[in-house]
Amino acid sequence: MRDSNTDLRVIRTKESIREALVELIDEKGFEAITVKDITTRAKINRGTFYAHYQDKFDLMTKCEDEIMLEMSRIAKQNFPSIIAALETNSPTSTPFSIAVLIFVYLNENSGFMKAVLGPKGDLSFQTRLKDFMWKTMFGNEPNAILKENSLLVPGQYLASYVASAHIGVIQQWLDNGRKESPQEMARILSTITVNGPFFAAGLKK
Amino acid sequence: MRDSNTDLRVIRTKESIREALVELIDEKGFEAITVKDITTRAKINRGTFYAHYQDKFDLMTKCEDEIMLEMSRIAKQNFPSIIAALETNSPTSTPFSIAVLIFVYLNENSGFMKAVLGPKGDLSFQTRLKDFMWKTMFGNEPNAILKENSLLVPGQYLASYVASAHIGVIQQWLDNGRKESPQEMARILSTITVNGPFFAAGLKK
DNA sequence: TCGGATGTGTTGGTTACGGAACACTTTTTT
DNA sequence: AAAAAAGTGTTCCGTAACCAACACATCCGA
Repeated sequence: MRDSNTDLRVIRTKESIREALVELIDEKGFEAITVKDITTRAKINRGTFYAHYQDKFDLMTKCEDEIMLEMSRIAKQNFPSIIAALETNSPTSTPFSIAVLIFVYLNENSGFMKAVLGPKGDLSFQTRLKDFMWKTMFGNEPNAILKENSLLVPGQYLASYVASAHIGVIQQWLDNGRKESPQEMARILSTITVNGPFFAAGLKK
Repeated sequence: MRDSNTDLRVIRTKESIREALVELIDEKGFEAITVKDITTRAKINRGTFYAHYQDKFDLMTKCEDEIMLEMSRIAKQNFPSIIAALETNSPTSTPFSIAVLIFVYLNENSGFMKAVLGPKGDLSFQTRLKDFMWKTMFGNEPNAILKENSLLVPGQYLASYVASAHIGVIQQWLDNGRKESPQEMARILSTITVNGPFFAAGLKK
């Protein structure tokens, strides 16, 4: 058996399906979509769909998984956690540079992300994404830095706050047509995150 | 042998190839494109390309043919010639309504048309398109109306003038990002054509 | 409440496409 | 001018995707 993950037919088929999914979520919302809608739009046989996915929920989950896996790969490859980056203050890999990579990735997948985070999207995805960001930023275990900073606010609330805030910024950016570059967005987001919202708004010296 | 023209694989493959062609013409111009470029971009095997086309010139010609065939179908289905429409003054099918259909079609194929009419496109296509418009508008033979109107300007120059002018308007529209609707463009174009440029510009009562 | 229409999964036989390799020709580099 | 690299056009074999058809599940208007 040759590697079916590099077979151009498989790659193109999956791309078509995902594109169709994004378009249809935008048009009628996830709930209203049928498998037939997807295959007609994607111009593939319905049987082919079932060769890859069990049903539309399975498709949704797998698309989400891919997105998060890829984001995770980008983040981990460049630094185990943002907190760790804060510790070392390394010039080559900072929260900023990680954020750039994430935004570049989001930018390339903006169709899917917008559809899935939008009003007609899948609510459960937001939860999963927050979870993912939590782990990416702080690792699976609350680490030392997090504990030190948790005198006023318990660590998990801090993480939730930051993760939700980030998603809010991302949603705003996607809805606004992505006028800022990934670099600019990374700067904005890391400015808020590192210095705090009031500082970033210029209300605090 | 099943009908290979309705096989979804064939349809998707050809679409991918054409999309890739359009992108690459935009990026580097037709001359610089290799077959390998196209197949890589389209995510198909190079062998598959040769199953459908002899080489990149054959591809180009066949894309052009399809566009013109389709435009021709639209025009002829709705009226044998614009001149004939002018004669009858029919309310259901006028030069305007034909032009709307053409612009709707151009709008849907704007990627290809823009690439092919643009500075990096295939020069021979402009000639073919003018030729096509000539025949669409005036038929294969100079007709009575055309002769009547050719006291000051010989008919073939009039036709060339109008065809070239139309292409100019189309290019301008495509380059400008198609801000006007097909309906609006049809109104503009038929206003100029029927009443003359100076009248349309408001310089002539 | 029934019947036609639409969607769901699944199957078996058929075909278009992909991968890999081939001998050549053309371009680019040195 | 020779060597290396990239592109061309073609082939053989395996397989992903195709079509058609199926039994069954919903749904909706007569």
